[in-house]
Amino acid sequence: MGSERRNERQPTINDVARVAGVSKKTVSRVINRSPLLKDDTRQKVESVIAELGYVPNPQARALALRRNFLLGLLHDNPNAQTVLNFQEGVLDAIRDTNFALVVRPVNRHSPNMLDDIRDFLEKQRLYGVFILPPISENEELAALCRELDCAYVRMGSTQLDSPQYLVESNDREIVASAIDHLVEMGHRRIGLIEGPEGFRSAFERREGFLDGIRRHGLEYRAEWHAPGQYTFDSGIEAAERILSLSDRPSAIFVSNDEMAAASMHVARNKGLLVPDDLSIIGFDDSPIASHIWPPLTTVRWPIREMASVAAHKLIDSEDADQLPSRLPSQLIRRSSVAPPREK
Amino acid sequence: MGSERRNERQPTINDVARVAGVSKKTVSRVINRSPLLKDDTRQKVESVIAELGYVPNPQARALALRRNFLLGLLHDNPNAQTVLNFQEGVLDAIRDTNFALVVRPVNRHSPNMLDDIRDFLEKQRLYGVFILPPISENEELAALCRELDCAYVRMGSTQLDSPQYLVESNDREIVASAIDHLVEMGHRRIGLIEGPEGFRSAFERREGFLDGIRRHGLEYRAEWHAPGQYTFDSGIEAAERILSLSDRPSAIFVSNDEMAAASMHVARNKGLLVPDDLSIIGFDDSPIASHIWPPLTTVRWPIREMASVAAHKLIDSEDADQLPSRLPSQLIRRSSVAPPREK
DNA sequence: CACAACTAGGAAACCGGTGTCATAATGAAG
DNA sequence: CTTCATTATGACACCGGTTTCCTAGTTGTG
Repeated sequence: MGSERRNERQPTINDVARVAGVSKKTVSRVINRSPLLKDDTRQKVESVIAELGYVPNPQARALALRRNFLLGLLHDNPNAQTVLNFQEGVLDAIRDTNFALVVRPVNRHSPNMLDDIRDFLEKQRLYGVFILPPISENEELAALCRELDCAYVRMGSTQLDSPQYLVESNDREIVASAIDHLVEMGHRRIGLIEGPEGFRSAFERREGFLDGIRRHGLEYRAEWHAPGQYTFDSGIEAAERILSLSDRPSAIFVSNDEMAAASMHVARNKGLLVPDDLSIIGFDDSPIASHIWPPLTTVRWPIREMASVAAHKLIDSEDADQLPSRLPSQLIRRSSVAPPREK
Repeated sequence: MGSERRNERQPTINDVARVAGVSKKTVSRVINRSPLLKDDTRQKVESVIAELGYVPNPQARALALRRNFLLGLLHDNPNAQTVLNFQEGVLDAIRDTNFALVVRPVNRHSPNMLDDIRDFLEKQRLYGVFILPPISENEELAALCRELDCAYVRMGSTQLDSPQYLVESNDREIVASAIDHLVEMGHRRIGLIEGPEGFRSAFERREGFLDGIRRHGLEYRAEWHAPGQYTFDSGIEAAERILSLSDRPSAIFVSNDEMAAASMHVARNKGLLVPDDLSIIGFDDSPIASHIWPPLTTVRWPIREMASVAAHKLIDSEDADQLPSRLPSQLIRRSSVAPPREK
């Protein structure tokens, strides 16, 4: 044990072939599980492989096969926990394969984001890439991937592309059912803090909210509907606007957890008790949701599972269309929702 | 524009050589900026490269050079934001190089973590790896890297290895100066919530605390010192213990922000006002620190800069010893510290 | 027993770069 | 105008795998 192999050359396929007394093509057949090999040949080669500790050189394979085994992750950090969970989901899927995951944070506000990505894809010649929201909504980026013959999967909250290239969540439906939950608890006066314009997820969540209140015949009130930017600060502002009204809602759906946490602060500062005076539902199940008081009822995106499915779509692309494209989110019930107080 | 290059073969060095009317070795010299080339030859080749949109194949280069351009990140997710900031710091350093960053989350509680990592390193033949705390403290892991001839840099809070292989922060000193800050505000009764046993960072932060109270001649009280696990829940428990005392401290240093946020909840539940009745200082400057109320005074690890330095240590290893190994953290003063109330 | 049909394994070219070494072109010196 | 030193370029092998194609060996059939 220890550093026995230090400074020794890694054994190559030629070494294995020589020791086993076969040609290197035969060794290659063993590695690639070719069926037309006699069992004793296979076993002999396998034992030599084990003895020498031979591991195929991935770069040589990549060269010969004209494709490598690198998957890329393009993202613009909407939420650190989400990105990291995504990475772990991909790793779940590629563990025990030869694939590896290369990360590439980008800046969607930079004018040369596309050039940066082009440069990255050309230099690395990736097998395929995952594109996380919000940049998954960028059509020019998808076009770039197609141009460079780089497989891709877009993660999103709604149909952006054909199912083969997409893994999405059901934001609209789950938000509508979050509204159902509020109505079941007795709420009929429900407000909305929305995500930033231009974000598909913000749009879907708003539509889900509207679906929800429509199907229960609730009143839509423009003054209970405030825009936000998915940031804590924008949440403060939006909540201030809604909760300062004398005629305020008894519950609000907030389009992400950061803004929901901000809303709780505003409520507390105004002397409102959550959930007694105000029920709040967030979205994302980010760590903050369980670290604030009261713990936030929120929607959990099955990000890790989505990542695994996305990885399979890239790797086993022949049966990509048989994999699901839409994974269900889940309402996590904690303590920020209660029946409204009697008036 | 558009998908012009779709389905066309990527041009190779041979194509460039043929079109430019030179040998492929000459093209190779142009790419590698060899000094012994006539200017007009270089320009001619460069114009052909631009015209054809030639980009060298990284796998072929890797094979010929017997080394690739992949850096790996081994981590066990102590904090999503930290990991992501680290990734961005590395990207800052490798932008405009041919390097890419491969991520590998691992599980330090798994009995086969080392085997997993061995498998990963052998399969990918990385140029080098970054090891994040807490697994950067694992000596077997460092030994494994040496055995496999894989360069590495360990990130940490104290001397784990020779400077060439290390980038560290000054946890001990900065915590001591955080105590200075409390003392300047008038506190003399200061408690400690500690990190988990076995974590080097927890040890360093505790020592910094002790240094701090010693140099101001403050009383050390075992009952004001509670163990934690760096988790929110363990922070609740630890804070309960300290804040239930009738003779409790007027300030506490908490070894990370999650536990500091938990301490705030406990304080609030006990009717203690932060910072008036209790001052709190955290550590990490994680997002939660600015999203709780009052915003938390905490210590910011220069993680992004540390990542960049670490990347340079791996890539430009010849002058690795000239790069700094220790980067200073910074006390971020927000609103969770105030002078103690008069008694 | 001769001849196909099929099977297992090998030889050589190839993937797209880089290293080594030889050689052609250039310039300086005699 | 040779001759030698110096510089710029090319030919060819090589990195470590895979693919193509071919041969030798085995089995089945008339």
